[in-house]
Parts: sequence; C-alpha cells; structure tokens
Amino acid sequence: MSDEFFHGYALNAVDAKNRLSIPADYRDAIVARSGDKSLYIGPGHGGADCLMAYDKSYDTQLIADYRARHGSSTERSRYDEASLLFGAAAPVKIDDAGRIVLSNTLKDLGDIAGHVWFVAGGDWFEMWNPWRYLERPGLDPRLIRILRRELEARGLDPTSEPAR
Amino acid sequence: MSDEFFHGYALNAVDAKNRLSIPADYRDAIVARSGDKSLYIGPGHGGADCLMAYDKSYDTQLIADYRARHGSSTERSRYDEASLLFGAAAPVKIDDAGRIVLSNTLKDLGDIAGHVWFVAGGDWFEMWNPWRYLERPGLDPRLIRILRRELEARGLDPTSEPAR
DNA sequence: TTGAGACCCACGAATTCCCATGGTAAACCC
DNA sequence: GGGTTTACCATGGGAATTCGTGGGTCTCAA
Repeated sequence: MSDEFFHGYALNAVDAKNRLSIPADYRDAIVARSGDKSLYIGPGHGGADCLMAYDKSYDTQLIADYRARHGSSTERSRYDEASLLFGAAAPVKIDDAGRIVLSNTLKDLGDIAGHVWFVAGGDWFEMWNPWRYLERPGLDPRLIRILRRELEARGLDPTSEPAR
Repeated sequence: MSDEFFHGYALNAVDAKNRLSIPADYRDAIVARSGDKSLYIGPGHGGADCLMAYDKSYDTQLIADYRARHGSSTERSRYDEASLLFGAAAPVKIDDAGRIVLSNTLKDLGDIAGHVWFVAGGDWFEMWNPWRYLERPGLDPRLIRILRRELEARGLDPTSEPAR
C-alpha cells in the first residue's frame, strides 16, 4: 500500500558510523512520489533546529523558485541564498538496507545526536532530535505522550542523548 | 549520487607546496556537468573576499550572461567588469590525486592561508579563508555552528591561520 | 645553485560495501 | 483459532575501498 504522502511518526537510532534507517513506509512514499530513491536533506524551514527531508520533485521546485527569483543577478544576496540552498542541503543516497549516512554537517544543522524522531508532513518530513522536539512550545499533549512512551520503551533519557 | 549541482561544505588544508584537495563530490559534479576535469577560479562575485570556482559549462554561461547585460557597450565600466570577471579568473588543472595548486595570485585574491572552507552554490562553489567567512555579517547562526565545530575538531584557531 | 612545478608513491583515517542477526508483524496451515 | 512459519525491518560488524595529505624525485628556467 504505497501512499503518495508521508504519514506517521517513527523513532530510529543513529549508529556509531552515523547511519540511520529511513522508515520503510517513508521509503515507499519517496519511490511512489518521485520514481527514484534519492532523498534531499536540508535545514528546517523558518530556522527550526531540525532537518527537513524531501524527494527529488520538491527539490526541483526549490531550485526553479530560486532561479525565478534571481535570474542571472550578480547581487551578493543571490550568492548567499544559493549557499544556503545548495551548501546546507545535500542529496543523500539510500542504501540497499534502507539507510542513509548523516554527515557531521547535517547532524550539526539539525542538532541530531543518537536518535532521530521522524515527523511526517505530507509532502516532506522532518527529522528531530527527540528531546528538542519535546521542548517545542504549543505541542499537542497527545504527541508528547506518543514520543515519551517511545523513548521510555527504549530506556532513553536526556542524559543518554548528548548534545553536540 | 552527485547530481548536476555542487552541494555541501568542506574544510581542506593547503600544504607547504600550496596544493589543495578539491572535495571528491565536487570533483564528481565537475565531470558530470562539463564532461572534463578543468576548473576555473577567479575573484568572489558580488564583492566577496573569497575565490569563486566553476566548471567549463558555467564559464560559458557567465560569458553569455555578461554579454546579455552589456550588449556591445563601450562604457569604461564594461571593460572593468570584464577584466575582473575574466581576466583575473584562471583555468586550473586538477591532478590525478584530485588536487590543484593555488598560485600566490589566487591566495592573495581570496585571502587564503592554511585552510580553505568550501561553500557550494549549485552552479559554482566558493573557497573561503574560514576565519574570513566567520566574520561575515548576517550569516545564518547554524552555518557558524557548522564551521566552528569543524575548526574545533581539527584544533584550529585564528592564530594558526596567519592573516595577510 | 636554488626554487618552482609536475609526476610518482605511501600511509592513516574515514567511508562504503556486503553480509549477519534479532525482533516483530504478517501470512499461513491444520 | 491457535500455533507455526515466513517475510521484512532496524541494526550491528568486518572487510575493502576511497580520500585527504605528506613526502620524494626529476626537470626546467632563472
């Protein structure tokens, strides 16, 4: 049952080699949406301390928007925006086991440590340090309970999740 | 996985012979974009104190953009811009180990000392003295964090990076 | 002679590739 | 329906490769 939207939550571990499993149903959605297995990961929108992930079709749209906004301008702001769009965001390959490798840059960018909380958003999904996520103001208490329970089930607490 | 754009950041060292490794995924992108391994390096665009690097195909496009902007004008400013854009930009060859040699001219032009911070911008990439980069006004705090940690991980501080 | 540039090889660390395992949920069968 | 089997998923580890970097040598020109 391959949906063309990202749905649901998941909590996965980052191992000693910085490898991270992408949830299987997210992987299916990526293929259903864009036809291939590539994944793009960049900074959270609005300056949020998380990672934003999307498939090829959404990346293409981001680039087209950027080009339409700047043309062949030589303003410095054009170069700065490009360095955020292309420098911070990276194409990431999903291996045969369904995993990606999180570079140190991406870990820093999203404040990621030993575990990642996946939050689906329909056309994209976010990747959070679970403890950062719990600190968010205005979070629905039901979501808090879901994540808390997930963390408990694995015997995790904030001290086991060192801040970088 | 390297698509047709330059992506990501990297910090590499300049050795005693002024050699500098181009990040492997940038090298892959150069080949994917232009079919060969040549690289053009010139002054930072928009007045930035860095080096600007691009492949053959983007060089062609820069010239086309420049022509479209100026037509056949004989204004003095046209010649000044042209001499900066094209005169100062030099073709550089990438050796078998993936390294280039930075001439003293280029080091001066980009204020480069012992390390280079690579910043990808899609169709090109910039090469910065990491300490110059950190001094830039209006820099996204997440980018500052990324570079700071990279420098720390190598035990570098401003005194180890002699200024001009 | 000295210094810069072009090859060449060498090494350690990091990354990638490939195979193994345990657990969980779905499928199957009597 | 209860028990068993199968399939798949998240995760771990070792081996093999790649990458960034250092250093030697040879040549040519000043």
